[in-house]
Amino acid sequence: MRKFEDSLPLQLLKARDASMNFFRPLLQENGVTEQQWRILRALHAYDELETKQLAKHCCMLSPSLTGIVNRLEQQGYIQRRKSPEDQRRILLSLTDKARDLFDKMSPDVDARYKAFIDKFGEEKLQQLMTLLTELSELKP
Amino acid sequence: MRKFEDSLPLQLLKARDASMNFFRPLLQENGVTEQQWRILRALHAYDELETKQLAKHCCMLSPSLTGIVNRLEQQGYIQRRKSPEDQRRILLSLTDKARDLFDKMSPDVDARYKAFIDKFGEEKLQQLMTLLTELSELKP
DNA sequence: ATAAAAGAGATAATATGTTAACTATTTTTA
DNA sequence: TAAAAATAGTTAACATATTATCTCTTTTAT
Repeated sequence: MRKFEDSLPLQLLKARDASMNFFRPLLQENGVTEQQWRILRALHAYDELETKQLAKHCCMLSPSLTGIVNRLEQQGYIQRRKSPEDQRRILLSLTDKARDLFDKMSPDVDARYKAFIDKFGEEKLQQLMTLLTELSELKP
Repeated sequence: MRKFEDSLPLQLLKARDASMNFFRPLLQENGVTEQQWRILRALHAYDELETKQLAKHCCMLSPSLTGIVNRLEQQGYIQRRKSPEDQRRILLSLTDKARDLFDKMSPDVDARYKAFIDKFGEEKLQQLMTLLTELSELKP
């Protein structure tokens, strides 16, 4: 069997952890978790989404999302309404409070992303993203 | 701000999920979780490790590891002893039962890894691993 | 030598991940 | 059209992640 350190899933985990080290402090300063921030970003990008669509974009499962969305709603960052066409579906969107938080954090996010690229290299990031996209579409 | 889908941490998450899809069924068949398997692999590679070292190798935090190790010990896969030199340290190692499980699963792991490489490409995997290693060593 | 600091591991509290089962709707099918 | 199947979302039960705090032991500093 492949050496422990040569495990691709492990290296992906480590790499993600290392990349998040650039942003974690900012998220903590603003009192949002990684997952909450992912959801806020997705809703900012798509305006309004059903629970299932949101889960897919954020790469998380419905049961996880239920709890996170509940907490975000309690904190006043998310609003929900029932779909008029299909009573099963729930449509989620950001509140003004969430948009304010987003606008406040955006410049800092950009700055940290720039700091990351300065250290890692623009071309290498492009190569990496290309490989990751290919890998993400791979099915067993 | 960067487009939602262009987020590197998100792409790393998706890629890890996609790569794990190749191995998840095997882990489930054998009744071990991803994290448990990571720990078993690390202990198999290093024979005996302190809690803190094990956590570092597995890229997880001590409190998570405490619970996982407890469950693995209850299932008879791990044994612990106190370090003779330093009474604070605990040394962890695999039981024979764990080695048996390991030997039983190894061929299947290899086969699935091969199936993965056949689809993704050997060179691309090498490129990806190199980039991930560099990224993992990056500090903010 | 002794009090303070540092270190290893565990515990507690809360958030999230994962699978199975459940409810409420909608769609299919017989 | 009525029953079966499928779908969206939630709930339950358990495993793991994260941060803070705690205990115990070792090391440092005075």
